[in-house]
Amino acid sequence: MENHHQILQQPNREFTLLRSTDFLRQNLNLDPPTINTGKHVDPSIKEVDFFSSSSSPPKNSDTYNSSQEESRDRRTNMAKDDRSPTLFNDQLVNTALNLSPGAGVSRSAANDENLKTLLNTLQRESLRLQEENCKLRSMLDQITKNNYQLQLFIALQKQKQCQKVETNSMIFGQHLLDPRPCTKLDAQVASFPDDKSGQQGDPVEDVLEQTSSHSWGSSKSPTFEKSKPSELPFKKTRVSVRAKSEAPLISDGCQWRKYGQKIAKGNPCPRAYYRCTMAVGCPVRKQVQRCMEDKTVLITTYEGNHNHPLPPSATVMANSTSAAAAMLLSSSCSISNTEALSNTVGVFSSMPYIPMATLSTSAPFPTITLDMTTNPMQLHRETSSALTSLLPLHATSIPQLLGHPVIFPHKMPHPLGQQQQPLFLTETMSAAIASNPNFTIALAAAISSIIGAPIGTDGNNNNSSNGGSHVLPLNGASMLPGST
DNA sequence: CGGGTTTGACCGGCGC
DNA sequence: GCGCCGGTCAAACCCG
Repeated sequence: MENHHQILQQPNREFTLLRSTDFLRQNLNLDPPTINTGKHVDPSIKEVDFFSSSSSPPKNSDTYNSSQEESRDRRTNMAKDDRSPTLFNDQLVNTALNLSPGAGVSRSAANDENLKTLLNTLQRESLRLQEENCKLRSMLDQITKNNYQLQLFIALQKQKQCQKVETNSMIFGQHLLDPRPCTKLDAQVASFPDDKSGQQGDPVEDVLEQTSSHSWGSSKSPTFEKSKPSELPFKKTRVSVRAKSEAPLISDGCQWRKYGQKIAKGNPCPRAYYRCTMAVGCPVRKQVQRCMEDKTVLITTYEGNHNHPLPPSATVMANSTSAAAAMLLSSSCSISNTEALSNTVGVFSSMPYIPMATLSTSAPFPTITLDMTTNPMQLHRETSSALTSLLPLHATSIPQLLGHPVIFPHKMPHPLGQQQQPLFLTETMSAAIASNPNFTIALAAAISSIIGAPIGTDGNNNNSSNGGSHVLPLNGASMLPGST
């Protein structure tokens, strides 16, 4: 990005081009990772140099003029937003009127008149630049949206490829997945290029909606089989939360009715089965069981998505589990594929507030597990700052969210048997998630970065305690190219 | 009395 | 085919 630091010199004028990141932040008031649209922006968008693209401002398609516009725009906003008189005064000093105090020229009345005229001109210019600034903001919004859509498109293409592979497997009598939702996804992929201009909703959220309008679908539960065939899930996925809690349940904002209890093999602690009762026919269920090794750890496994409006306190948790499930689906289709794995790691690398995430594609259902029970490692300073802006947690809870490795097993048998590694979430974390919608936004954005986060394969991917698991530092915001 | 919980029975999948 | 196991059902029970 050396070219972003180039200095253009002209007679009486000096232009210093900021790095595009600085430019965006200063002119658009971007407090990363959010922008004025309220949606999370992938860190990879930092280097948006749309001035050199074909989508430059319509008035100035010329690169040089664009640079001028950028420089003037920056100066104006620097003076306005940062209230830093330096640049603006410099400009005044270096105008063509030769008002430099070093010239030793006394200010005559004529010069005062010229100065007033100049100020008026500058004021008008400032207004014009403000308008242009607004246009640029709109452009950035559009670019951000396009970036989302592009990433979604790539993700869906990968999903499509996965489905093709699985279809081939089906031909050879191997594992078969329900192809119906794939058709729906394909349809969206096909319609995507034509849909980009008029699309109103967030594409990531659209995907989450698709991946979440389903679940549990037990053949024995006709009540929960009322969804149309086109809305059936392409995979059953589960999202688990493992939290240290003495309470029998973690509060997630939903109303649950217990419908059964079992003593699962290998764990003397009973497993309770709950069903969402906030709406008739809501397919969401959860299992709650204490960990055998540590009975203070409560394992809550969610499956399905709500078919009814949720209170704010429950929306985040529900959307988060849905997003995690969608992320699992988009990344686990070929979990043994190195590229897919890298992409998956990239997702979690952009989610510094999830201490440990475990993907398990083993039977019966693919499960994504978040481990929040382990002790925190030292906080990455910038990550901590970003997290603080996202999650207004209690100070004591923040360290629990950071600095943990990510483990991605290809096949990770549970030490107790066929059970899968549970998801982990501290009670504090679950409460924080339930109380802060930014988590959902950030998670959705992280999903959108599945493709956009090229990860260098860590050479030390083997976790001794997890066999073929892939372990990467989750504090991985610092691992992502372009992030600091 | 209504809603939630408990608990034994039942069902289907899966491995042997 | 049989048994094991996870998941669900539903009657009985409990509680406010």
